[in-house]
Amino acid sequence: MRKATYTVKDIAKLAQVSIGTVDRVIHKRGNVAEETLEKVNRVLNEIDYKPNVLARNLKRNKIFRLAILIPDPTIDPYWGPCLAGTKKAGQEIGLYGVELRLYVFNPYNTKSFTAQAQAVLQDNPDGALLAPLFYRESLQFLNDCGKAGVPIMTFNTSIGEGEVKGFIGQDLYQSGRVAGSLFSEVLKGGEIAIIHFNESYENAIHMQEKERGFRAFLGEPKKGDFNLTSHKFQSPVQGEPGKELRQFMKSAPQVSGIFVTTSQAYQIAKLVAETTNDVVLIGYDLLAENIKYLKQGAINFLIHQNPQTQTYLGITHLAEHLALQKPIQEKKLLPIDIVTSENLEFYLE
Amino acid sequence: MRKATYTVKDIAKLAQVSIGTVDRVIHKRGNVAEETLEKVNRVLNEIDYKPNVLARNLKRNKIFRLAILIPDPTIDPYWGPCLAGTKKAGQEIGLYGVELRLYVFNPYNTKSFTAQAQAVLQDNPDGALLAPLFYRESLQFLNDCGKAGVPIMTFNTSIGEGEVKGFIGQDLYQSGRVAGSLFSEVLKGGEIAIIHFNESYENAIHMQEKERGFRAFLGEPKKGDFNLTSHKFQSPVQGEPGKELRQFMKSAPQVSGIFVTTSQAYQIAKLVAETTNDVVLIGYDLLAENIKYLKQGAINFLIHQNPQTQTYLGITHLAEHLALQKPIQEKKLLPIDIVTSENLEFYLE
DNA sequence: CGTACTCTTGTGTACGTACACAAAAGTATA
DNA sequence: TATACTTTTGTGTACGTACACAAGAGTACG
Repeated sequence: MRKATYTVKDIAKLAQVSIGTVDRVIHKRGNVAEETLEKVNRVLNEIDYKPNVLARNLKRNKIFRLAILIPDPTIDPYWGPCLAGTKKAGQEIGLYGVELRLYVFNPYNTKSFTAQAQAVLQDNPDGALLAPLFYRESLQFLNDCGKAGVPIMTFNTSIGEGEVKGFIGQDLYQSGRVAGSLFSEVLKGGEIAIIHFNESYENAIHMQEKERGFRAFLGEPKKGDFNLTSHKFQSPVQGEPGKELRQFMKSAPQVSGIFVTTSQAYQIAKLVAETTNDVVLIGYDLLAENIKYLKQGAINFLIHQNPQTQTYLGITHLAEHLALQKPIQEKKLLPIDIVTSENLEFYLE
Repeated sequence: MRKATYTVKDIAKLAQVSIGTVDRVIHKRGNVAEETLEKVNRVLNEIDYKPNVLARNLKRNKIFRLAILIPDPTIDPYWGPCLAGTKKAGQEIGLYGVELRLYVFNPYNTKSFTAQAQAVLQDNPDGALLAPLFYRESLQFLNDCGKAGVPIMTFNTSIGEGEVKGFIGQDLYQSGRVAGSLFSEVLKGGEIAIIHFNESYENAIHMQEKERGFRAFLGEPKKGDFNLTSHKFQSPVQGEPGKELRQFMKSAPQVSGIFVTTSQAYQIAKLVAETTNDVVLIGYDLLAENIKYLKQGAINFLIHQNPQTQTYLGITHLAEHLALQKPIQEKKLLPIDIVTSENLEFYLE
């Protein structure tokens, strides 16, 4: 007669020992006679013992602190949704005694990152979630955390090495392919310009991977007769599109599609809207500016990288790892959501 | 000096009463002198008392049983992912002492539904999740549950009335608009056939709502010059597309787009693939058959209704309502995911 | 045979909540 | 003032786990 859930008490009774002994066996704390050990293990093998997480955590009664290290959303609005994700996760895991602390750094300033990373280590948290923008510095931080025994997860940007416990983000190569597939649906052929903004900025790998996927897809047979060109621009920190960009848009009337590999598609859209050009424009991320042009029709599709969910999942994963000692999933790839003006609202939330 | 979390013990000390009295106040169990009541309430208003859910549930130590009432996936494969969603949710909430029991009914047979609904009531669960295919019968069941005090949520199909506590699904009208927006991106104009399969089947409302959204979107100015026609077919239970359908596809070479409002787009795709027609085809749901044609290119886009997540969320919502007495969200609309061959893999799992 | 020691096992208590029950305080009646 | 009764308050215990500590069993040696 099997029960649904067994307790240490049940096991003790079955093995005819005390619950203290059972506990020692379960936690491998030694000091158990060979014979007794076997007796208990036999019972443990028979039944499927699952410790009651509620009781376990109640007993432990520890408050875990998680550090969230991300770029300042007031400097790069791409990171704005991370705050919402953090907040949502915070409410949820607060019940289980996990607290969050946010550390923001300037995404254009390496020093700012290292300073905040130092601050994190100083505060000695029980876990950390990191957006590893700067490769070298992030690697250093990961190793420091590893030494300090702080489990750490990364999101948004994958960093292949270091003491990372898990990654949450998107397959960038594949996301380039998705963009390609959209162009091949909408256009039969023609010139498509691939535009990178601020490639000197840390996330060059992002753009390269996307371009690689994009070109790979459209290079396949039967996807259309496309001519692909790549271009790099600096986005002005504020306001109007730069001169070079304006120049380019004027001098390239034959372009029938534009693929922007960053969240700055609105820069292009602004110019497109001015000239009533009917170029097909695909970009990334649900920034307010992008959304505006998506609704106007100047942007045809946006690909949603979902930083909010990335943050949310990263935090809850870490929290459950600490509180319920769930294993950390090594790699979690989020869907590459295709957004039009009509399904937009559901991704905003 | 404020603490992060207060316990009843803390409150008792602050109010200079025993924890038993605090408990009575918190749970409004009466038998507390006016004066004492005020003393405790004053403390409660000062601090933000959040009962420890772990301890609360540990004490309660009740196993909640949830009933899941869905159509038989072996009869309509659309419901297959619900099993995966159920399983995933089951693992998660099992830790909190919530058990699931599945009840499947024949989606083509009202009697089968009422029989299973009866079975659910017989088993007297602590909560229920329902796919309310049959309107009248579902309403009856909802009311029965209401009388029996069983909290119930619905998913997939919205049922505006009855004793429902919450709904999880998609905005069908809007999903029709999404399909419309995709056609307007890919085609400039021409004839688009809207095809309903098995409209006699219970989910006629689904199809009508989708068509309404679809027509509304494409009827707007500047969306293109489209000519929309509606058609109804029966899908054969097994195997080859029906004669009428074959007839239709032959006799309508001028059709440049087809919108299938159900999960049977593969029926059309099969015929399209035979004739190497280059009609634009958009349908619903990631059935194995649909996926096959999506990859081949015979289907251009699929709209993902995500029954797996619908089930998963419904169950976890109910479980958290029971175990952690979280309020049930009245209406949760999932994103209307646009799926191509390139982002497909991330929606599968 | 007693002492000192190790090895092994069992008991008690805490975590925070919820509730049963006992105890105390207050009120009414003889 | 004693008695019976109601109202109010406090204490004890359970949920299941984890760990400190006490107790018991066994061995070695003077």
